[in-house]
Amino acid sequence: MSIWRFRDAPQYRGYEQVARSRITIEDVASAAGVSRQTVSRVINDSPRVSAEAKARIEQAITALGYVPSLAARSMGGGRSRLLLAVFEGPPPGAQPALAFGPLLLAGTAACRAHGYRLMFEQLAPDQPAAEGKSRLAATLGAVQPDGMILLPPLDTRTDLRSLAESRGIAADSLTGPEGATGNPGQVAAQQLIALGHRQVGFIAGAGDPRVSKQNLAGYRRALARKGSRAHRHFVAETAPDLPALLELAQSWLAPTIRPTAIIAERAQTALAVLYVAHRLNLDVPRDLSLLALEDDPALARAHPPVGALQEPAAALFAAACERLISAGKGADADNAESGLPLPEPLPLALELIERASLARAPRSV
Amino acid sequence: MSIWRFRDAPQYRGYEQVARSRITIEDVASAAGVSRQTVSRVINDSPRVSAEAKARIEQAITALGYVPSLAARSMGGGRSRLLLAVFEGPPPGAQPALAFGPLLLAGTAACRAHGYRLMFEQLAPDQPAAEGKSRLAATLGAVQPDGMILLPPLDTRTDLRSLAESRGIAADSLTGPEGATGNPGQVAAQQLIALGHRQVGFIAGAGDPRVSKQNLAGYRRALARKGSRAHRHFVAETAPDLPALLELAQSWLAPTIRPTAIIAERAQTALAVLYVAHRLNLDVPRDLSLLALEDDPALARAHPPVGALQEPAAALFAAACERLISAGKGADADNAESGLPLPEPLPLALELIERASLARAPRSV
DNA sequence: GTGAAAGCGCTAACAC
DNA sequence: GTGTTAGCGCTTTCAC
Repeated sequence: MSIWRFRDAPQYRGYEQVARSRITIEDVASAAGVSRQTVSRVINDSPRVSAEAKARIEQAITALGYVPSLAARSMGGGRSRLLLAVFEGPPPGAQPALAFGPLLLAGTAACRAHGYRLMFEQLAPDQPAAEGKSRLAATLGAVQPDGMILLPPLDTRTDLRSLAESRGIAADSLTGPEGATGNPGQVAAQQLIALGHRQVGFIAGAGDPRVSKQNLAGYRRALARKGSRAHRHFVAETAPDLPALLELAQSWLAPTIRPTAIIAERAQTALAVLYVAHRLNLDVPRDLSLLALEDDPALARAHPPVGALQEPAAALFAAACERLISAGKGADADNAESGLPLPEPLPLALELIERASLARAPRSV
Repeated sequence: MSIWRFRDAPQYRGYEQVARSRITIEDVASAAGVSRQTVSRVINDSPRVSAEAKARIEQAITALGYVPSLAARSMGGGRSRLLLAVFEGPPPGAQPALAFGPLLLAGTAACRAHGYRLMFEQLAPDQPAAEGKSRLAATLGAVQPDGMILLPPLDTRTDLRSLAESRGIAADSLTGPEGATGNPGQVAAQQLIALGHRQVGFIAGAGDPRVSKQNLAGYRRALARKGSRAHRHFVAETAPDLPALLELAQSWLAPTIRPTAIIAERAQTALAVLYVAHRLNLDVPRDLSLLALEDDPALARAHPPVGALQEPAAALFAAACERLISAGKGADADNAESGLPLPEPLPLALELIERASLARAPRSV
């Protein structure tokens, strides 16, 4: 068999100047005295292998340091074990809406744990939809991922989703097929209302003004529902710089009629408000509750520590990766892990990091 | 030829329920009336193709929407067109030392521009070296990247570097083969010294205390070299919280003998100092220069805008990617782009973002 | 439970 | 300049 000409070659390695490259499935097979197929079954967790054969093969695998090639596996109609995360690059100069660092860490880890790999595709922000679509099409063709994750704000692009699905590639997004995790501004206001607060302030300052706008709308919605109403003087719709912020806080907190709770989009804002409250001899949280819409180590170190609401984007992303991975495994015929712990549908939502800055309102309205 | 049994199949697509999947090089070849090889030459920018053939092929490619499969290309001894970035995951709960977001954006874009793809591999931070090494070995085996980039602090791990090179995988790091880009603390101090400052303050606060320590050492080195010496009262070795910071700035700036320039590791720190300076009727930059060791949009919006020193990690990363890509292309035999613009050796260093907060010292010492 | 054969889509080597 | 051949390392299908 002509194939043996090649498969035998590694044995002659000693005679060659450069070490012949890979350990292949064939090397493992001959070392264990079985066929490639049986080795393949073992590395794919098929149950249809005798215990003895499996043991011999696994031993050979570790002895030889065999690692299956991703490229080869993806060729023969098999899964590519690749996931593609698609995101919209930030407009030049602007802050990215998403913190990609944590996503990268969480996604990479989640994929690796299942033998998968993660790749990222960046779509230009101001590009026409058709262009982004064809670019994605090219990537899907080249990479052939098993699944695709549309990161916000791309998760609303049904054209991209159907593009993938027409090619048999599963598509998902952070929120999952169900819906959203909630509006941070609204959830924050609800939390404070639940604590009895009626005079709740809001200070904007998110990286993306559209996000600020949504948060503000959510905040207003929550207050409106409660019959209470956002006092116009307790809303700062745009991000003040530090001097303006300190002045603003002073003007809110010095009078007798003042907010009993303040929501700050940015952590630094919350800290500055905290500072002013201290200077005014207001006790946090007895006189004033503070809640930030982003977490930051500095919040935990403050006196008292300041609570925060956190979009668990990284966890949502990892969950999306695992959803796609287990979906791909399900497609497999005989798979020992078909009973893989299916991620329950979205236990994740906006996460309240409760810290000492949060307490019941001091008095009823 | 048995092969035609398969290659013809797509033409019968109409009779099938599910669209047969891929457009392959063979489809393009038959559409253009040439052999696979000629198509291959075109998609690999080989000059040895007649203009007419090339035109016909390119037309067929766009008409069919052909995209070469990465997996298939990497199999036949060819390049995988994959780059692997290896980084050390942050210790649980701690802030990552590197901002991975910008790296991801810049690296992905740089790779895509050359038809490459980027993958990330995360090594556990407190893992024994041997374990990280074998994990990396597994990934290199599975992914077969053309190049690997060791992100700091992994760039000092010679074992990882040689592991890759023993497998014929080029290794690189942000700093390039040459050396470091410079110590931010030192460079900042040098910049201010060059402006005539002798009383230069330093306020720590980096995410990683080891980084703070290095910056501080660099700062001290720069001052020592200049014969000047860091005044002990103008150094805050650990990150103060906002109240402490405001107090500190007040205590430094109110007396007659005060720093004429202050280096702040964090942008927020610089802004707080700026606020205090204003309150004390000190003019920035006439009476006080301010320099942050990280940039932030808020610095640009301040009055006056505050200068910053920026490690151009993203740009360095993109440059590293391009170095590896062009190295891989060089290995190719006949390549039209062999004269690819080789990135000149490290034009990149710590970048001073000059803003109005920087000026000459008000008086000589 | 195991193996043989065929094929995935591409490139390298070598002819012509 | 172009075509032919022989693989790359794996999975699939189908026998046994």
